[in-house]
Amino acid sequence: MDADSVPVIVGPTAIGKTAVAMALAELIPLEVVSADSRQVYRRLDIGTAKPGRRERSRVPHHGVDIAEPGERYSAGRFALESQQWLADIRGRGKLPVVVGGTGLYVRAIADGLFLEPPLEADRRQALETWTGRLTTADLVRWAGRLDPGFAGGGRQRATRAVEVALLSGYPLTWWQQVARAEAAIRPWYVVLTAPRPIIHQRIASRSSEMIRRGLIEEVAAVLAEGHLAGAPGLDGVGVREAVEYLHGQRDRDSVPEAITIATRQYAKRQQTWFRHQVTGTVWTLDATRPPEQLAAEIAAVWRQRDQVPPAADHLSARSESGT
RNA sequence: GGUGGGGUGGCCGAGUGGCUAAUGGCAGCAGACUGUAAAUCUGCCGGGCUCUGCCCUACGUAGGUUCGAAUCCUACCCCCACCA
Repeated sequence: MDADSVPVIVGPTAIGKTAVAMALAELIPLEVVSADSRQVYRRLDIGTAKPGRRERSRVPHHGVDIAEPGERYSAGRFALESQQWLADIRGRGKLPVVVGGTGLYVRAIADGLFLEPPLEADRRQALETWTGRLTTADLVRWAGRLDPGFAGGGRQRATRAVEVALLSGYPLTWWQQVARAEAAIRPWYVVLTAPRPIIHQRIASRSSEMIRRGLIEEVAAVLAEGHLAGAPGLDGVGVREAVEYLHGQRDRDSVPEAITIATRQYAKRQQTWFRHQVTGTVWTLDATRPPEQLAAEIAAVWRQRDQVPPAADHLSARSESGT
């Protein structure tokens, strides 16, 4: 049995990753490592479509509810912390499965980022204040000058390139080439897909469902804690539209439609990522089929690949750790 | 019924005689992506082709003026506002 080999279930939002993971947990003693940059933030449950209380009490999820909405989480922190989760899961005699839709987080755990040099927090803060005043065009030009390898990509990426170059003394692309980190796992991918119209349909019904379940109220409560609209946790599809409404920047009636459109665009970007950025062992599954069926197929392959113990062990293992 | 404003590419919306298949924006499609990534960017976007160019169809409808019209004129249809 290869302890490093880990299945990674990815796919666009609303495709049913959680359902498949839950069904899979019925067949194999596993815990979930969530690779999702939005579900890390506490109290933003509806807007980020977190797995529910029932799901999480049945199957432990790691990487959910681990940061405050005002706190900056990152792919780097995820790369670091996920190693601990993986070790813990194995320590409990369970198997980890990575489930998530954030391509960069999946990359962080499956390929490793680069070893970032220490960047002094206060210098970084000061620099951020400075770069915040520059126009995007100036920032991009500056990034290109500091890092000849800078390939463009707008404000956010230019800011990052400038920061690394100035604070570490070496260009970002240099670090990326030279300071390769180890991957935490040896991944084999299960990519969940469905025909576009079906994905769109699921997204549309989920958007209105979010409103019905209290998305606006949830976001209002977080805003009431004193977070600014630009807080890290509030910068996501759905949550953003709710903030706009609560700040009087859009009608309430326009919220569900706006969320649907933004989510569709996000799902499209995710699919582009999984189509082109994920390499190695990649298995694409049609997610219009029932999750149980998909889980059974994944479990069969998993057992064959990694000599996973049979389901009987699972039942006892689960009752032992039952919380 | 009267007066005024308006009908532009899937939608919104510029354009008031040639440089216009028609500025922008939205939506859509394709792509990029190494620590803010549900982010941030890039390309395409009437149709067809023998595709650094050519052809066709397009600015409510039908005519007209003009070498040339989305842009001017006439009639008609529809929408909105106000007055009745």
